[in-house]
Amino acid sequence: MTAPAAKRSADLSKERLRLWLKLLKASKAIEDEVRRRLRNDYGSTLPRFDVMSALDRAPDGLKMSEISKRLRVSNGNITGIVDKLAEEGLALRVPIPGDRRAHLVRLTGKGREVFEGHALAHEAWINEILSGLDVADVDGMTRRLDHLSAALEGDADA
Amino acid sequence: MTAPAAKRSADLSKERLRLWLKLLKASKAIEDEVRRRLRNDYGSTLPRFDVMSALDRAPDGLKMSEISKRLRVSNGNITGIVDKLAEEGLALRVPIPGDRRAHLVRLTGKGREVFEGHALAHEAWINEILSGLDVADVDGMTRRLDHLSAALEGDADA
DNA sequence: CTTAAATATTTCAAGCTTGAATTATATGTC
DNA sequence: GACATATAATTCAAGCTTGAAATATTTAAG
Repeated sequence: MTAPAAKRSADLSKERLRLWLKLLKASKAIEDEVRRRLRNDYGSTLPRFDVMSALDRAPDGLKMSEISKRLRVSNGNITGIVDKLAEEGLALRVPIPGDRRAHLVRLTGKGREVFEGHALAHEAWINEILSGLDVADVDGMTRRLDHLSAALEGDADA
Repeated sequence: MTAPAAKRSADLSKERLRLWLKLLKASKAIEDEVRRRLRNDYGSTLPRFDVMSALDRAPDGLKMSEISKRLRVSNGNITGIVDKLAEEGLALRVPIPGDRRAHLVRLTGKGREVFEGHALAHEAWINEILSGLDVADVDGMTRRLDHLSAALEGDADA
């Protein structure tokens, strides 16, 4: 009886594909909405918010390479975004004594202030966008996602 | 007893935020891996795959505006991607009798052939990437996502 | 010290993405 | 028919993103 087993395996493959498409759709819907609000309400963008968020959590500053590692984006990418933030007086590069290759990037006072506002709005937006989910929904979904992430990392290691 | 209720509400807000960050992280990890494989194995990109996928499902062709509506991206975006596909002989624009504003975009024979290969590989990749999830995991996660999507659409309508 | 290898960042070309402005065509109203 | 409005695409500028190549600096080996 190999046929039924083969059939189930093909079915599972299709179901995994459907799951991925649904995950992507939901994620993209939320992300698009956040991008839209950042642009409309603050004339900003998600990448800038992400960089400022990383910097806000590291008061002592981060090296460029640390930012790109945390956000999982390329180095060259971060260069451009930090350039813009620096131009606007939201972040600055400070030299590292003893290593002239690297700099530490920090939020300025103005940068922290601006980010504070964005972060509060961001949490409120997510709370509103996900308002259809109650405590049980959120907990259940979080557990599933933890399981998924564990499976993804397991794959990477294997 | 308003304090406890307020506390729970703030907690729920934080939990929704954490949920969103986890959802985004998992989604981005899978998406990045698919992008990487499309580039390495086929010298292609996700947007091109998405457009070809939409066209493959519509043998009679799609108008530019129909493609952008289905993929939820801007019109101008599709123009560039279809231009590239057309240059490479994978898609073509055919005039619509009676409406000289629009064209129908269709995959060529070569386009269908190429997409066939990409689609098979794509399903296999997802099956591999999600191999840590068994039938119960996939079903459970799918149900949660259906619920989430319903909540998102409910929000949009409300 | 000198060379080689590693590390940190920037620059660059190519492609994706958006929203706004533009062009072209179609449709409805008088 | 003439006009306003709606629809379909394209063009454009600005910004994001990547991977590869180039620069600069540090570290390790000899």
